[in-house]
Amino acid sequence: MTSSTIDRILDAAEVEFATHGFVETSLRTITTKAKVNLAAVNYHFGSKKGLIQAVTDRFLDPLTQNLKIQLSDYESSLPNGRSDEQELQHLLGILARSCQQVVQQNHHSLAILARLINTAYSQSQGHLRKHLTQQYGASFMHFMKLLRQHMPAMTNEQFFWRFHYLLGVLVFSISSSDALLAICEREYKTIRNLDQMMADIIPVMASAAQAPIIGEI
Amino acid sequence: MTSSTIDRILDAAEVEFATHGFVETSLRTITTKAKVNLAAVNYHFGSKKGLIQAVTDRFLDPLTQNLKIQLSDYESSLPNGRSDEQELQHLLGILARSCQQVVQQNHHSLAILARLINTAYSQSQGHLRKHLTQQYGASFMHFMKLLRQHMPAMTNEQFFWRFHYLLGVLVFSISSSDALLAICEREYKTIRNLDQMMADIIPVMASAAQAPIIGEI
DNA sequence: GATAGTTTTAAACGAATGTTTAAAACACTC
DNA sequence: GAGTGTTTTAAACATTCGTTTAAAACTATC
Repeated sequence: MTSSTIDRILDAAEVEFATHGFVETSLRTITTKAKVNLAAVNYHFGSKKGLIQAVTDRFLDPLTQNLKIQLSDYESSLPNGRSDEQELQHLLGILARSCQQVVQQNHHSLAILARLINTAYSQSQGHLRKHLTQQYGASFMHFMKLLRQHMPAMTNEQFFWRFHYLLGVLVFSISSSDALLAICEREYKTIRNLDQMMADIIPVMASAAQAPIIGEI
Repeated sequence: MTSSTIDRILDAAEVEFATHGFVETSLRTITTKAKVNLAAVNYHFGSKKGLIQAVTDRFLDPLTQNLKIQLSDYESSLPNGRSDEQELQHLLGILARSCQQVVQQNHHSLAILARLINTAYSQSQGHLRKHLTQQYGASFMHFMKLLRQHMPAMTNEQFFWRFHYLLGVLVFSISSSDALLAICEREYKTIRNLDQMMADIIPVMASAAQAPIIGEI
């Protein structure tokens, strides 16, 4: 089976990228862990950049697909008896559940996605960010639009900033999840997992979303 | 003046590290921008790792010193007439102001610090994180203790998680500030700066801190 | 102004990286 | 089963990196 090579590369790359970052993982460690030849990456993906893109696309494609369905279900169930606060948390929960479902179904690492977004935004030039927004921006517009409705008092610019503050909670927590879970286990003797973290984060994000606008912006 | 070489290296390294990350910036680009010889880095700082440490120490040393003074002033002014909400925002504002003052006085880049913390937590092994906590953990304990008092209903573990969610807002926003400010200017034709961002973030962090604890943790 | 210690310089080193090459192995069709 | 296109393999390639070296330049002391 020819796709076995491709899949083994993607699986190994995903793990290595998530734990050591994109720049710090070499193609040699990936191909060694995948038990394929070094040249296989360039043969199948063209370049290392192509591999990174393939790894993230393999995650984002089913995620956007899943999110689309869940958001449609959500909208068709409106109006419901939920309060504004409950509805906001439910909406944020949909994003979280979408991620979790895709992770579980395809055995992906959520940390790699968080890390990707992290590095995408940290780069000032932002080639990666542009690729993400161009490729998947439209798919997330629906979610953004629904979230926007829960912050009607804001201007578009205020919503832009607030959204990225919320994104910061998610991205930092998840991309640091390995370290945080390890610290938690060592310090508090309690073994947590990513699902519990997500459930814990959602009300925090909801509160942050509803924070009053009293800054200078 | 011999320190001119050291300072020029630190200045150039700070800018390059902040904009391109630690791994992606080479000593050659740093020494070229600093207009010093390539070997100067290893001569004065021992290694690249030593340079990274020196860059961050140059920021964190005055920051912890500044923070110590401001927190003492804050405590000696207690009790005051402020509400819980106001006091929490004031406390968070102290941290923000400390950062801003150190940045302005020493012409540092706050992005480098945020990026440092970001990479420190993203690495699963976490050598950098251990260095930061060992070197400066005690200095920030005072702040943590005061912040802890505003979340009395939480267990220590709950506070641990909540604190890192708050940290996520700061670290992601600041380390992405270059990209976000550029997008803001392009999309909304408004030129913002880091000070405005900080003022905008504080009430968001305060709300996130006060969010109810209804997760599974 | 000679001397000792410090800093700077140009060059090279060894290791690691992504990529390319060309032959070998394989898979499939007729 | 020969022939054709695809995949895998081992080796080499060209760069780039952090680091080291040894001589040169500089600074300060007596």
